Amino acid sequence: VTTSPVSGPQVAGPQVAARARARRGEGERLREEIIEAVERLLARTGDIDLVSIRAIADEVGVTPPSIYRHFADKFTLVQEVVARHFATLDDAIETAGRRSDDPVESLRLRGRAYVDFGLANPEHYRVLFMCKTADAPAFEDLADSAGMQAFQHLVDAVQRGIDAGAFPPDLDATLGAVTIWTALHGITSLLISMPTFPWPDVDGLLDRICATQACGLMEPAREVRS
Amino acid sequence: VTTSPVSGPQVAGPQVAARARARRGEGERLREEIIEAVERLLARTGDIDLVSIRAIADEVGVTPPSIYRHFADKFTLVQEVVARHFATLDDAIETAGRRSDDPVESLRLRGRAYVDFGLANPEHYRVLFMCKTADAPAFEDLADSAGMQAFQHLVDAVQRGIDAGAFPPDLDATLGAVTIWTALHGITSLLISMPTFPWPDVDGLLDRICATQACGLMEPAREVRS
DNA sequence: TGTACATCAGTGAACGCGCGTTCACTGATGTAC
DNA sequence: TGTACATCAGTGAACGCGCGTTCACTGATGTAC
Repeated sequence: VTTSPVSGPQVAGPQVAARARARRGEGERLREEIIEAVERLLARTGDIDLVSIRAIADEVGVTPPSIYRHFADKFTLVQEVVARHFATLDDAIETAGRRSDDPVESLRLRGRAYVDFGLANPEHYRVLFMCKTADAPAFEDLADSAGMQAFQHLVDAVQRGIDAGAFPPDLDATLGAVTIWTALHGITSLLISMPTFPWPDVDGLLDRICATQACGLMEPAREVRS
Repeated sequence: VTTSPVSGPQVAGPQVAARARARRGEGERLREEIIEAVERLLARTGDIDLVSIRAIADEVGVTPPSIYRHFADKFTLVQEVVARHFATLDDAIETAGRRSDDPVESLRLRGRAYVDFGLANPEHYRVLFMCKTADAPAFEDLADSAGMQAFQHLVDAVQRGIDAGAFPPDLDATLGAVTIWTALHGITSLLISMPTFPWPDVDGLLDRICATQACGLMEPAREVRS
């Protein structure tokens, strides 16, 4: 066993392998690493409150001030992470929806994908849909934000059902999409925030919810009761 | 204008009128005042994070350590507030539900009362249904907690519909109740956490959600698709 | 090929803040004699 | 009726902590001459 000729300090910091410093012109690399670190921290701790600037810096293997080189403040950083999550969720849903040509079945597949995303990434889901606007301003800024794009895809899917004759022609696609979204969000968010509730079998419950929604969409528009 | 003969310090603290100290044996009065202060703070600030021990003490007109005379820690205090909120919500729903003898209409009234409670007390609703278990352990402890009692009332209401022949006899009342609850929670919580989303008219949306749920409940049980 | 220098990635130390909680205390209130 | 004293409600000051953020800096990297 030979001893290393150059012996640096052997005391391990919070990150065992010190991060190699980026070379000139590659400073943007850290920006990417920071975002990835936030995602990892969220997934590992399952708690947005534990994702502090200091924790992020530790995870990357860097000191806190470095983060301000790439993001104006914590808010801006979270905002970017949120936008990426929306894109990921949208991708998952669209991919699932394309697995069937039948518009009703396609909607069901989308619903499953939505719920599955939430249950697989509960804290990500929390940040997207359950946080205060101050924490994560999902739909705040632009009408064509990542979140609105994902929602528009759902409206389109409902509209395809109407066009194909699966749903009544006088159904408002937006209203139908909102109804579906709220139903899916209801089960997803409650499963996340109330894990100790004696839930029935989740698959059976999801089937019932999908059936209920399909039933509601197919019904002709009713007189509104006063 | 006469000057007060006894001139105490005229510097106003955070609470203008200093709270009168409880007399011997009436120490429990502060306990009640603390809980009321938490409710007021929640309603006023709309943010559980601003409800700190210090803020509560200020609101009551007392110093922080006084609170520990009546509650072991902050967790215990929040727990008691949560239990009361559940009781209030349960009351509101039951009162509304009794306004009709028709089991379906009674369920609709219950649904409206649930949503109305959430929209009228968004931060209270947040604490009950949208917080992390660590923050507010709603169903944690007892099977017959305040939250479970309220849920059982919903199951009973669905069961009355089955008994009256309004819903299929093979409908599982618990499954039906969970489906309704998740649907109502979906719209309530999204309206709370995403206020900037371009929501359609809330009354119309609620009517559609209620109609969808009624439709789903009335459907005979289906074969479960694989 | 060698050297002075501007650039740029990242650091170390500190700021002020609000948090939950603890501790030894004060002083009014009621009671026993 | 008067006084010493135990009780009890509430206080003042402080603890250690983690937070977001700022500031002046260091030292490696590439470039110009």
